[in-house]
Amino acid sequence: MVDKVNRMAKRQFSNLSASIVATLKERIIHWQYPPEHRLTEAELCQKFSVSRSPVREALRTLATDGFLKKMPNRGYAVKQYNFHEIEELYEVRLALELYVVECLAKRGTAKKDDVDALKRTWTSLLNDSSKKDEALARLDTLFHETLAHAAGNKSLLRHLHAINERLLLFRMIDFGKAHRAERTCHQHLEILKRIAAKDVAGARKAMQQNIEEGRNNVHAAIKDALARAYSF
Amino acid sequence: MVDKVNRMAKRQFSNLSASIVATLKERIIHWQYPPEHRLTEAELCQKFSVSRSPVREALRTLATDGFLKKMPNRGYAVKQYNFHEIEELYEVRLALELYVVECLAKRGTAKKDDVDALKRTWTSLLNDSSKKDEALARLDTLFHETLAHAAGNKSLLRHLHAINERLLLFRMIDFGKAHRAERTCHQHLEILKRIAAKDVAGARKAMQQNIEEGRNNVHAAIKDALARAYSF
DNA sequence: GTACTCTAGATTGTATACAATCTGACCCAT
DNA sequence: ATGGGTCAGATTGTATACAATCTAGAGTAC
Repeated sequence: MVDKVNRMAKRQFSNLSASIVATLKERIIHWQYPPEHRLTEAELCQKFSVSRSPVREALRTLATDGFLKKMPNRGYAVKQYNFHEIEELYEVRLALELYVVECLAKRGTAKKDDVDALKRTWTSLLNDSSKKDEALARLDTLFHETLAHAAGNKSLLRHLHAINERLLLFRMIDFGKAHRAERTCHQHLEILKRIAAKDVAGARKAMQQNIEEGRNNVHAAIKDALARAYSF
Repeated sequence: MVDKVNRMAKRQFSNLSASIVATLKERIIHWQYPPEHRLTEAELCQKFSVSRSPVREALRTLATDGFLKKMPNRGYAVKQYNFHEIEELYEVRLALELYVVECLAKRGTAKKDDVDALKRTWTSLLNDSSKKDEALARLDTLFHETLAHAAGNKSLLRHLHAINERLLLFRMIDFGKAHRAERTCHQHLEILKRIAAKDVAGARKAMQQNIEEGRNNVHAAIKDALARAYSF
């Protein structure tokens, strides 16, 4: 395992801390660490067979990105998001993305190629039930970030991307629900249609519906999971 | 100077890199370094008489916060924002803050105390021309962040705060313009009034006007400055 | 004069040792 | 039993040495 990580590091990343960040992010997103699991510098040094310098940098990065939380003098822990925090993230998405569709619907769409590609993708997904939750979650993220990119504001895209990284985990839950994939296809196509029709209010409404349905699904799913966990 | 920084470090900050971050941020905001000025680890080690470890951390932090840009193998440089990037920052503000006032205007305002305090502050500022640009810029920032805080979304507030830190410099330019302080007072009071009246559309409009006027002022000021700089 | 190569210096990346600080548990006194 | 004090271990903070890599300029061949 250690060797694998190190080889990957040399090929894909410019330095060790970048590869550690990527590896840990991957593991956290896939729940390979339980929430609140503690990670210390010394422990990770051993696991990755590197010195503390790159590990320190990686932990700091992950903490500022919201994957870990720093506990002064007690190391770092995998951040567990509660109900309220998740809703907050969805709300920030809403704020940013309502603005994005408003921009796109107002001006005639630049980057028409990208938007057309989205239309094709999500039209074809309508009759394709082969995709797994994670694949759908990533495609969904891509849909929303492509729109932001088309709106042309790099700073906004960066903020949105930061949020989406943390939400991938919950998008996967979302797409676990029955018929969610199909509904998402319709909602996404509706958004694109309203943008093309320069219908600002309609585009906003469609986007709001799409995001809030996701939020509600996640909310319900977590509630269920907690109820089951505490029912023993 | 070195001693001063170190003493400050021990009192106010838990570690050296935090104090270096604060010091450099301060200097950058006040234009004590020319834009694109290069900063290297070794140089800062000398200036602050500390080792590379805290300096490295500080530089990384400032780079992710957008105060510095990293130039691979050539050190760091004070980030110079161009027209387009500044407009992007103002746009992200707009997206977030339109959402904030919408929230506040919809529900009856929680945190009424904070909002009332804002009203008092900006009413009294109407007839007070004693404040300097920087003081006004900071009060303006506080106004907008207090609203975000009242809306109750911590994540949104964090994103907004990150943007505002980078914009302080430009807010100072904004308030350099004649009558801008007075106009801002009226605009802020208008926003508060619309929120209190639960007039969602009016509150959004008032906020949009406030932010876009700021953006336009900064835009014009920079254009002038550049024109003067290139007129020789 | 131009383009190419090579090298010295600059710069960051990594490892490691040591210092400072906090935590939590054990022990003792009451 | 309970409260407080003390100490060992855990953990991060800082300094420093060395390695790897890139840059830019000098020098040379054409």
